[in-house]
Amino acid sequence: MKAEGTRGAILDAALELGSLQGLEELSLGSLASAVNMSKSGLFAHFGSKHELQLATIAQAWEVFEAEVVLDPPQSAQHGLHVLLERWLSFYQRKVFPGGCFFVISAVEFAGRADAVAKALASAVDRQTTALEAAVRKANASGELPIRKDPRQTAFALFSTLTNADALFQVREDPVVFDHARATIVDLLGPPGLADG
Amino acid sequence: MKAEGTRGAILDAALELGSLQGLEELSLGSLASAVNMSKSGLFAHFGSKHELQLATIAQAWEVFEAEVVLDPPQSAQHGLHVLLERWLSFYQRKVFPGGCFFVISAVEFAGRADAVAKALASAVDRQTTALEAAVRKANASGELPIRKDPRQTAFALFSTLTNADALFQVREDPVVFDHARATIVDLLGPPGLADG
DNA sequence: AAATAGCACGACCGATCGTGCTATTTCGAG
DNA sequence: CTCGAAATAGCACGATCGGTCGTGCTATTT
Repeated sequence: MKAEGTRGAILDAALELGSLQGLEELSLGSLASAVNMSKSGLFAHFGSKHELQLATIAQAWEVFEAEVVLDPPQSAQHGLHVLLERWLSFYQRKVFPGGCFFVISAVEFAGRADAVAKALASAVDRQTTALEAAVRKANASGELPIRKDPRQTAFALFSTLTNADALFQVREDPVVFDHARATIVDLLGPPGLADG
Repeated sequence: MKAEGTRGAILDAALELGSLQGLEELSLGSLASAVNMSKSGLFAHFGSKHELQLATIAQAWEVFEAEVVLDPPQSAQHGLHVLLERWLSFYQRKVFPGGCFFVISAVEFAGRADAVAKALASAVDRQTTALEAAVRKANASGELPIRKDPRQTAFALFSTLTNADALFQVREDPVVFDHARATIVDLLGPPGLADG
């Protein structure tokens, strides 16, 4: 899912550095030296830091979507559990080395009115909406032993996922993913009762 | 829980600005003008930004501890639920206007080795430990309808609490606290079964 | 071969950062 | 009323910030 070309290389590096330090702390200078370019040469690709941030968010979403959300063709039967497992794996593999780009940055930019804040809030919304849709589908497909309220359950699942990521960043101990998986079972019941 | 004296006033402002923008982005200049002081006059109180950050973290913990953790003398019977409710209220009242100081900053500083990162990680540990202890006590007191694994449950509760805070920051919609309360019931069962 | 267009470059701008060093002010004890 | 210590302000520093400028290389087009 690496992007090609100079601009793509810049965005890949921006993704890495931005997730580690936050979108605002990511400076043009440090990014330029990370891709072995001059600051001005890099800058010309975007025109403003604002635009660079927006492009980075868009790239981050593409990576996340491809790795987590986009349909794995198999297993409509366990769609929700597959989604959650891919999500946890995404965090555990540190695809964004500094952790979940969206929630951290969205909180960092919360309260501002600019386009960057809006883009981040929208990314968070897309994440929770994806969870909500998966819960709905799981309700319909019989994947869940009992029906669950989609909004409410999406909130609980999103909490579990993002907190696993955050604590993994802080503690560097993958045991948080075991806790997350146990919490998911607590919240949803064991998978596959409907078609065992 | 306001701290007194000039230094206390500085720390109160540091708490507010730091929670809004993050500990690193909090600059001496903006902080100085927020308390109507010169940058150097403020600086003399701490000697380095490092020390200011550490003092701010300590102050933040004192505020949090007094508002949430320290024993409310009543209701040993519902200790865990009271703790969770105070915790949510702490977030909803925006005592730290930019949201939970500790998790956000701890993730921001994750990976570094300095004392600030260590202090933040320790604050997060104290939070999860407080939850764990409350779960243990609830197990013993019969507050919970069924016994719960303390570590595992502390993780799930901490997820719920911090995610409510984060989404509240992003969405400005207090409905997230309803979701959080429902999730708590999901995780723990209804309160007060043991002594109803 | 000449003209053009896309990239990337180094130099530089004003602003702000954290941090020293030195005055000045403030204030309580004698 | 004075004196000395503590608190605060003034000022300057080197570094870095986002951003602009003119310039040179290297293709492609004409």
